[in-house]
Amino acid sequence: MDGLRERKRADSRARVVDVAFGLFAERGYDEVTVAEVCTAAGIAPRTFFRYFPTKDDVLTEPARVLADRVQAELAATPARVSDTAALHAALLVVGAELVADDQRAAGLFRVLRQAPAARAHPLMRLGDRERVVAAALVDRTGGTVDWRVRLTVARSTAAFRVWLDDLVDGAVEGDPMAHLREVLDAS
Amino acid sequence: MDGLRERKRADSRARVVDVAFGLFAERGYDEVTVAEVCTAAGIAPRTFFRYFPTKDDVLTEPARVLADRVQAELAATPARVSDTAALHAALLVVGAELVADDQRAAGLFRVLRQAPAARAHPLMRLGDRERVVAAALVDRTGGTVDWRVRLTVARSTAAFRVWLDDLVDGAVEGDPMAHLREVLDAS
DNA sequence: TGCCTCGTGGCACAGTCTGCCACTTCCTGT
DNA sequence: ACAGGAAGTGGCAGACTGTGCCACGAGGCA
Repeated sequence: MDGLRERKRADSRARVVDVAFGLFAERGYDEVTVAEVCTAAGIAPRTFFRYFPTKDDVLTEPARVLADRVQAELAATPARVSDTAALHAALLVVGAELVADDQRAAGLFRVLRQAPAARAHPLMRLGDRERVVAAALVDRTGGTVDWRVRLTVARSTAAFRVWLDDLVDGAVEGDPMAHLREVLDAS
Repeated sequence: MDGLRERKRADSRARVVDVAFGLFAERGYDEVTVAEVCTAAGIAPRTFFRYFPTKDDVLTEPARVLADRVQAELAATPARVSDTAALHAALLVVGAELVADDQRAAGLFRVLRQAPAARAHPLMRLGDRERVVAAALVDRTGGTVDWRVRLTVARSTAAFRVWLDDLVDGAVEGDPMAHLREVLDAS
C-alpha cells in the first residue's frame, strides 16, 4: 500500500502546484517569488526545491501530468493497433480530459499566456518527452525505439502542440475536439 | 554603411559565444560561470547581460543562427514551390552547412550532449521559432499563417530535430545528408 | 571642434538554487 | 510495543544569475 509518507508527499506537492498557479494567475509568474508560494503553501523554501528542481518545473508540471496520461493510455492500448493510431487515440483522450475541465483549463491557459516568451507555453513542450513516449509506444509491441518511431511521435505531438497553441490563445472556434481530430488527421 | 560601433558590437558578441563554447566544452555548462566567460572574453558581466538576456541564450545562439538561415533560404525561394518542398529544401541547405563545418559541429555537439537534460539540445528547439518560420513561409506567397501552415512547419522541423538528435548523439552511420533526406521524406 | 547618443562598466540588490546539518516523523524488524 | 534506521523537513550560509541605476568614455554628426 501507499505509505502515509508517500501520500503526504503527493498531497503536499499537489497543494504547492495549486497554490502556485493561483498566485501566478493573480499577479503573473515573474511577480511571484518562490518564498511567497512557500508561505502560502505552508512549506519552507528549502523544501520547495526538494519537490521541484527549479521554479519553472512548477509551471511545466501540467505538461508532465499530460505526458504521464499519454503513457498510461499507450500502455493500455493493444499491440495490434498501429503506432500512429495508438498515439492519436491517446492524444484525443487526454485532449478531451483537458477540455472537459473548463475551470482548470481556463486558469492554466491564462497563466501560460502571461508567461514570458522564452518559456512560453511550456505545456506544449510535450515534444521534450519524445523519447519517453516513444518508449511507451514500443513497449506495447516489444519493438525498439528507432528514428522512425521517434518521427511518428514527433509528428503527432507536433500536431497536438499546434492545436493546444490555438486553444491557449483562444483562437479555436467551434468544437475543440473536432478541431483536434482535424489537426491530427492532417498531420 | 555599418558604423564602427555596430561592427565592434557584432565582433564582441561573436567572441563571447566562441569563448563561452570553448569553456563549456572543457568543463561543462554548469561548471562555468558567467563571470568566467566575461573575464575570458574581456567584458564586464553587466555587459554580458546586454548581449544575452540569460546565460542559456548563449547556448541557444546556434539555434537562432540556424533559424535565421532557414528564414533566409525561404525568402529566396520562389512562390511557385510548395510550402513543404520549400521547407525541406531550406532544411537540407542548413543541414548541409552544419555538417560541412566538422570542427565546429563536433565541439557544438559535445557541449550539447553534456548540457543538463532539462535544457538538453536547445539546438533542437527550432520548433520554438515555429511562428517565425511560418511567417517567412507565407511571406513568399502573400498568404496568412493559419494552423495548416504551422502544422507543415511543425512537421518538417520535428523531422529535422529527430535527425539532429541522432547526429548529436553520434548515432548516424553512413552519409548524414542521405539520412536527413530519408527522415524528411518519411515525415 | 563641440555636442550628443550609445555602449560599457561598477555597484548594490533581489531572487534562485545548493550543501550541510539538526530535528522530526514514519517505517521496519524483533 | 519498542528501538533503530530511513526519509522528509527546515534553517542557515553562500554561490550564481539577472536588473536598475548612474557615471564615464568612445563613436557619430553638425
